[in-house]
Amino acid sequence: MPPSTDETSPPSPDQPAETGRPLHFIEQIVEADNTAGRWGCWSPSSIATTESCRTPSDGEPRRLGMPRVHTRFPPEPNGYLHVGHAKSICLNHGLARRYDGKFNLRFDDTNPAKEEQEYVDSIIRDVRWLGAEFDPSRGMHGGGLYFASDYFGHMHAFAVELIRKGLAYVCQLTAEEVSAQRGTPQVPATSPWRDRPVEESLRLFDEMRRGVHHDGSMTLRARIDLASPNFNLRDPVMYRIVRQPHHNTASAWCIYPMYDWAHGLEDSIEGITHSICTLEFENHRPLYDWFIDAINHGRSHDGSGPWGARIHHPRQIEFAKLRPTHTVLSKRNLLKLVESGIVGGWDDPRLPTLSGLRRRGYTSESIRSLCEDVGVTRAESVIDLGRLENAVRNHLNATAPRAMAVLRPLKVVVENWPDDPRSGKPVVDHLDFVVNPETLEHGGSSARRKVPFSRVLYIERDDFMEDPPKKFFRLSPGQEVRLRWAYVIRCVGVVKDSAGEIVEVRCVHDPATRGGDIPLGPDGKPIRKVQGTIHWVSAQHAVPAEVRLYDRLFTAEEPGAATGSYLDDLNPKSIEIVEALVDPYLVQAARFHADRDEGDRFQFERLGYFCVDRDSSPDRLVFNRTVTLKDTWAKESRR
RNA sequence: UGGGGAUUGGUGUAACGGUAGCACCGCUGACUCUGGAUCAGCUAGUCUAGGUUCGAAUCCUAGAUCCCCAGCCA
Repeated sequence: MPPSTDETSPPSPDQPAETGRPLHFIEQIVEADNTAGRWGCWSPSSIATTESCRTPSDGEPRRLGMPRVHTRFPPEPNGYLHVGHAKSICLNHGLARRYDGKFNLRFDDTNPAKEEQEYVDSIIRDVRWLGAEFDPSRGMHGGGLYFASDYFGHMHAFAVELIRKGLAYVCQLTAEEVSAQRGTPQVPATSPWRDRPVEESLRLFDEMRRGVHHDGSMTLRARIDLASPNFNLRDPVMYRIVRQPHHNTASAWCIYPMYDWAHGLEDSIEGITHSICTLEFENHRPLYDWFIDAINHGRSHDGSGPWGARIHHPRQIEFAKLRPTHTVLSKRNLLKLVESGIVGGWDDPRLPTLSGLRRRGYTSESIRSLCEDVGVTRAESVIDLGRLENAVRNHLNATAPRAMAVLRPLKVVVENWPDDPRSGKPVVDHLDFVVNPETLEHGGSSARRKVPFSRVLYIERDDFMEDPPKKFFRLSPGQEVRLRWAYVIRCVGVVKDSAGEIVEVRCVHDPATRGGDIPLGPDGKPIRKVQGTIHWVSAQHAVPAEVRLYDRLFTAEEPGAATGSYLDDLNPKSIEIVEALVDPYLVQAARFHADRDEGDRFQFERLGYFCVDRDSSPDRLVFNRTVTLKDTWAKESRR
């Protein structure tokens, strides 16, 4: 069995580094276990046999002699990972890192009817993207990537052992009959097969394995307690007949273990110390304990005796899952959105899947930061989706280069802009543009770049009003506004089409405000005040780009709460596609990186954060809006 | 009605018998070449009822509300 489970060296007194935050309840449990020496310490052999040296800097010598902390993330490959899984990944991987332990990615692939290689691949990609490193060399003796199906042989041997011990039996009730005889909280279940002779169960179980019986015709059940108030203990099914090929074991098996039978054994085999799962599995814990105890019954510490050595018994800890508002997380609902075509696929940017969030432009840092932020408890809670949005805003504000883009263009002509006397065409001015004001002081040579300006520009339609309300600090007839990093302009007129629609705004600029600075008076103060600053692009230089404006997929906090059907709460405006005009700088700067499955991210000033979509091609940029900037004007104008 | 859990401002989370704190949201104001960011301030909480104690969010008793469990899913 791979990782040693009976190490007896004393616990290290070393405590993990402070993070400034109080320990959450699982960390407290881990530290108490470490102090008590409950799981022993990492030994040279346990390290050598279970992990190769992919990240030598992450230090085996450091782990050596430390109390053993070994966690895992155990997804079933029957769908894509979502933010809820991210919390579990961050928790499990975070514990392993914090306590110099190990982290396994293990696929719980016990049901060939629902599982596919596509899901395996996507899950590996998403876990890596989140930054939860595991050793990718496959297999029990190679590293941190495991498959439950690798243990089918082990599990089968344990099952035979339980039959021999009189603790399991082959039951020939159909699924319907089992259901009908399940009983009630007060009335026990029944099975006419539970006292069948051991030899007969052994023979039938072998026939099940060899595929001589039809799917559903019989099961292997644990003999526990048909009257237990905990239904999980009413002789649960351990194996069912499923004569289907498996993505990993092909057609080696005709029977497959049930989750409840398999899961605890997987953790035991891998030497997992803390089996962390969500609240709904608390009711199953007595069953997992029973299975391990049943196997250990008659076994000895030193391996002497008929049944061999005792197996490892992990400690299960349950926590409350992450539940964001305005979205759905269950695989059933997600699958329905994908298959019905309501969204474009598992990586649709409106989906809470990790691949959807990645395509939307979310950074893995921001998702990790949210998970750290919401904490770990046993109380069920709902997290406002706004917190996820805040997390990515915070990260991107600090890191994303700025650019200008006009989503709904309105033409502006600067009447007093000079022509070049030689060509007779309008002068082109190249102005300084700050790449990211948050990092200006330590930006070095990349802190500024040039942006072209000329006589004809485009501004945002929303930034002009012919008849503005109070506190509208933008462009309107007779009023001044600053063009970001360029000039102060004043509106001197508008041009309308035959329908009365404004098609052009006429302005004059003040040459003394080049760069956007207001000249200083004799007192050293700016000679006048300009309230508003708006973004713009030069008509001659701007490049067209497709911009996909995403919004929340659902309008209701809890989709389906009102009518019972979550589809009733779909947001009809969850996507809007516009033809925008963007800063020519983006033609060079904006790339999609297929190797990372991520596009470059930018802040389009005053609009929000945007990333390059994988649909972009060399001659056409496509951007996804990750999230808008906070907009207090929008809030103000709604009043 | 059986079993297993949970309950602290609008939201999330600390306080582990000794001053109910932090973050987000909201609201003020300052600052600002992004109505962004930043900074300062304000609002607001221990599910209920009893009890133990000098002292209770914390311990005890009773109740309320919410979540999970009767798949050959995980």
